[in-house]
Formats: sequence, C-alpha cells, structure tokens
Amino acid sequence: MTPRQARLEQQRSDILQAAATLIAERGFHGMSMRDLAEATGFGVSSLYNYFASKEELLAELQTRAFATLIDAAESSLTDAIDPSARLYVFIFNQVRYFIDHADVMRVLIHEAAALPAEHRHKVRGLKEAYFRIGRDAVAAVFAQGCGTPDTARGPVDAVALDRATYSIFGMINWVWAWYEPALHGTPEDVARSIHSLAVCGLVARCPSSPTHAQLPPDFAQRQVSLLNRRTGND
Amino acid sequence: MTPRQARLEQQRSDILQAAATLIAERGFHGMSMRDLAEATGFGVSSLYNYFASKEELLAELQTRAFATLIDAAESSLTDAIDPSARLYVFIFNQVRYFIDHADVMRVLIHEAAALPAEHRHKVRGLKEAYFRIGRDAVAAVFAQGCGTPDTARGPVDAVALDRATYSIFGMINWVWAWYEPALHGTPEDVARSIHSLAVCGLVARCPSSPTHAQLPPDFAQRQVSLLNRRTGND
DNA sequence: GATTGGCGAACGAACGTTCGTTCGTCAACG
DNA sequence: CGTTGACGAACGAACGTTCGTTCGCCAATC
Repeated sequence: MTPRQARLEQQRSDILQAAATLIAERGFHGMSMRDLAEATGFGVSSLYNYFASKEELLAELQTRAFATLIDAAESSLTDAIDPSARLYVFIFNQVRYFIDHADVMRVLIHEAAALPAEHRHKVRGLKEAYFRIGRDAVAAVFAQGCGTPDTARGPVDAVALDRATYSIFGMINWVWAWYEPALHGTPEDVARSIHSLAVCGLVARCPSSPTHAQLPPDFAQRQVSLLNRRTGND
Repeated sequence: MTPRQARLEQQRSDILQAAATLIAERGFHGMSMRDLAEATGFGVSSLYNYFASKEELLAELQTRAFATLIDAAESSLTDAIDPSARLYVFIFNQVRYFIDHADVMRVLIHEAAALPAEHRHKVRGLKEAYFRIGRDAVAAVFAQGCGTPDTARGPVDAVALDRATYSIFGMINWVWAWYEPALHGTPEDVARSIHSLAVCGLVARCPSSPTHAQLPPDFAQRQVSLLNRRTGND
C-alpha cells in the first residue's frame, strides 16, 4: 500500500468515526453533511472525494463494523473450550466491542432501515451470519445441560432456540442504552452478569461464570487486537 | 367531555398513531410533516391545530406510551402471587405491548434523544419509574432463590441487581428487532422464553414458567384492556 | 538545480429541493 | 351568526449534491 493509499484510508476511517458519533447522537437523517464537515475539519464538498453519497457512507460504516464483529467472534471461538466458556467468550467479545465503540453500535442497531435496498441486503447477510455464530454457541450450551448428564435437556426445538438466542442478543445489544462505567462495573462484570443470566438464570444453582483462569492466557489481548482491526473507528 | 373535545382527542390519537408508524420506519428526522399530512389525510398546516410543533408531537407520543406501560404494569402487579409469577406478568405485559404496538415501541427506544431538553427530562422520569417497577420484580426473584430455601442466594449487591434488570429489559426490548408472528410463536411463547431464561437460564433445572392456570383467571383480558387505554394508538 | 506540467485533494458558491412553520381566508357547524 | 378547523400559499432556513477553481506536491524536462 502506497503512502498515498494509506493516507486516503486513514482519512476515510476518520470520517467514518466522526459520522458514527454524529449519527449515534442524532440519527442518520439528523446528521447533515455540513455537520460532518465541521466535525472532521473538511469542507462539505471534500467529503465527496471519499464517499459517493451520504448513504454509501452509512453502508460502509455498517459493513465494516459487522465484518469486524464476525472476524473477532470467529477467531475467538476456534479454541476448543467447553460450551459455557465459549458462550462467555462470545458475549464478552460483543459487550467489549459495544462499550468501546458505543457510537458505532448505536448506528448498527438503529440505522439498518436507512440504507437503500442494495446495501441493506448486504448488511442483512452479515447480520445473519453473525446471528448464526451466536446461535451455535447457544445451542451447544442448551444441548449440554448444566454440565452434568442428569440435568441435560436434550435437543430443543428450533423456534425456542431462536427465541433464546435473540433474547441473549437482546441483553447484549441493550448495553448501549444503560451502561456507564462509573455506575455499572467493568465490561467483564457486564459480560459475567449476562452470561450468568443466560446460563443459570436468576436463581438456579450451577457453575459460576468462567474465570479468566479457565480461558486461554492471551485471551484479553487477543480480543483487543481483533476488535481494533479493520474498522479503524478508534 | 363534550363531543367537540372527544372528536379533538380522537384526531390527536389518530395523528399520533400515524406519526408512530412513520417515525418507526424512518426515524424522527426522517419523517416530514408533509409525510404525516399525507398519511392522515390532513393538510400540512392543519396538523398545527393539534400539536404546537413536530417536537411536541414526539413528546406527547412518548409520554402517553410510557404512562400506559406504567399503568398496565402497576395494575397487573397488585395481585399477591409469587415472585416468579409476578415477573412473568411483568414480562408478558411488556412483550404484549411491544408486539401490539411495535411502531410505538420503536419510537420509545430510538427517539429519546430527539426530544428538546425539557421534554426529555419528563420522559426520562417516566422511564426511570418504569425501570424501578421492573427492578423490584427482579429483586424479589433474586432474593427468593429457586423457590426452595436451600438454593436461596440472599441479597445481591445493588450494581449486580441493576445489571440483571437491565439485561432482562434488554431481552424484552429487543423483541421489536426480530419478532415475526409467523416464525417465532405467540407472544405468550416469547414471554415464556424470556421468563424461563431470566429465572432458570438455559440449562438449570427449576420450575417451569407459570401457566395461565396459575394466574388470575381474567388475566389475559385485563392486560388487553389496560394496554389499549389512554394511548389511543390502536 | 531550476522549471514545468499533471493530478489528487480541498474549497466556496450555488443548484434545486424539501424542511418546519406561519398566515389569511373561507366553508361548515353548533 | 360566531367559532372552529381545514386549507393553499408562502416564508426563510437547511438539506444533499455538483461545479469550477485553486492549491500544493511530485516526477519529468530543460
């Protein structure tokens, strides 16, 4: 990559990050290209040297973010740890990303419908791919039972599995709406709360959430580097 | 109430419902007053006979919806049933409302930030009141344990309780993003899935979700009438 | 080493359209 | 007959986008 291309890519990333912040605040239609120009220091027309239109800018933002999420999830789930720990890794990955990139996350959740049809289908495909990764992780825990054979429930019907998976996604995705570091603990605390709720519920007795000791030793660093890759929205 | 006032109130409700649909589709800034005029059959300027501004319209929509939710939750939780069943009632209430009024719900979730400061604080107050109702229901289950004394965990720290409550709200609120009646079962199925996940998790053995037999016999009808009251967004 | 020319990148100005809102008017109803 | 409410026309502001131009860098030429 020439320095020329690197500079261009860097500025595209900067613009995307600024756009994520503004869209998260005011919504896609609430952000004007003039707002974005002021936030980035560019003139309004210069933005069109980097993105063909406002809608293409949104599409690029969403595509990059989902690709990052999928990459991080796939890479982190290659380890052959037990289902409950795998689910924790998946949850922590996503919680971590949402807390670190709250504005990008808000865009992902809120502005899927603002895309033109062509881009919407592409993003939809990425979203479904991501959903399947999560559902596989949930299904493994579901099938396994509480870790001991006598509590195993056996296979569950597909609709109930979908509902459970969507519900777990709901816990994770909702983090953007309430989490404040000063009030609600660390991202690890959040991930543990969600994992505990997903696996054991509020009241049941079962093994506590995996500690870091049970996870690969380089786990934390791996996640960070993965999540900062490709999106460039840091 | 004179017929005059009744007619005015009816038309205000109609306009609010149409606005909810449009805002849910395109976002607050994405809906124009001309769109709303076309959807309601009014001329653009006639809308200003009913609402002082576009922002006041949004504020009224959100205020009415939260007031409806709070009323329904408070009324349905007066019965002295056991904590787990109370939590189910709370969850079902909200799921039911979200599925019946998916557009209003999307507005509640997405467009809080679009309000001017004054109205935003008022709505924020309603939202916190609603949160406290849910948190009390969660806390009772949390404290009770799995219904038998030997599994009781005792009191939990406040931050963890908040995290768990927010997570349960997340499961419920996320329903708008995925639920389709043809694919995912009845609203009761959804409420049971969420309740089961909240109380027992994916794997633990514990009493199944309350059946309707355990609930007051007029439960279903009471919910419907409550939820259709005051909002008028039907 | 100085001059030139091509080119990516940034810009201000302006386009036509749409935005939220206001106003004067006029028909209809109580 | 007086009040209410519906309306089209019009407002200034802001929208996304385009255009012509300029600036500065880097390589090729003298």
